[in-house]
Amino acid sequence: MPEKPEVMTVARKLKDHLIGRVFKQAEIFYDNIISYPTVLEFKEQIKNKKIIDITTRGKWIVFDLENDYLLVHLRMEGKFFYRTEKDQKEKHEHVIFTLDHEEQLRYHDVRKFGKMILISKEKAPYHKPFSELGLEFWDSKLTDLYLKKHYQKKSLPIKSTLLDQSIITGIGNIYADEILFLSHISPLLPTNKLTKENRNDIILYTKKVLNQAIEAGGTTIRSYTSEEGVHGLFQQQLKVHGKKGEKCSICGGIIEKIQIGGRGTYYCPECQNVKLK
DNA sequence: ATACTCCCCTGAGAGC
DNA sequence: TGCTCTCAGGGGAGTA
Repeated sequence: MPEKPEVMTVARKLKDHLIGRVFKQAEIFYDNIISYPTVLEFKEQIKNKKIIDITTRGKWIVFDLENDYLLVHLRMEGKFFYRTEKDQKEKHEHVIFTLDHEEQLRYHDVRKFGKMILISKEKAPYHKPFSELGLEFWDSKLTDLYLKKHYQKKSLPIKSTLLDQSIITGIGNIYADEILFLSHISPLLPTNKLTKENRNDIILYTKKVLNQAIEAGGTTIRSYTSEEGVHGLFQQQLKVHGKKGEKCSICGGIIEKIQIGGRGTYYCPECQNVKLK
């Protein structure tokens, strides 16, 4: 379940190896991975595209191919592996890119939730996902006023709103819990009830948590490990996520797990108190 | 416009 | 041991 820090780690590793390389061809073994354009067009248009740079936007990995972008969303379990043409195809490899020098970049995804898009740079800003992504967490436009504008008409629990990629992009289920814990805000608090102080805490701790996670190389949790070196250490620094029944490190209360918007949510009911008055 | 629900998919773990 | 059931989860689509 890669969030921004994990996506950045993966992108950096890919960049180290792939700058200047060329996609000779792509083979698609599970069509639903390709969300735009059609599978046939995708295969045709990727041919002989040179990789200029690899960056991220939200949780998307962005391959800069001169006049086009190849966008990849790993969702929960997407991974890349390097192989050669001689290696046998493994069960969960759904897209195989053949590079120059007979090398291959293979996309592996047990749950088949990942998505790829190949789009011209000209169209990209007006097309999903770019057209609907909010601010990166380091953007200087991320201010109390910005959040106020997006929060004031929302009655959803703040936990759900933090996962809304059209406001702040890159926060996922794990870091949302950590950010709310450090901000002493109940995940159940309706978004439009947040105070100015609450919003500023969210900005502060979003930056803090994501920056620390990036330094640690991301979080390795559940099945999300990759032999290409994404074995993040941030899980050692998690304070609430996955800690059901354990003692809160601040007040000694017991961490609870509840469901919010269908997502498992961990919090300390003692120090993340709902303040409705 | 916001806010619901359903769906995609598979493997791990629980329960019998 | 081996079967069946439930759950996890990012985000898009459809509906109220």
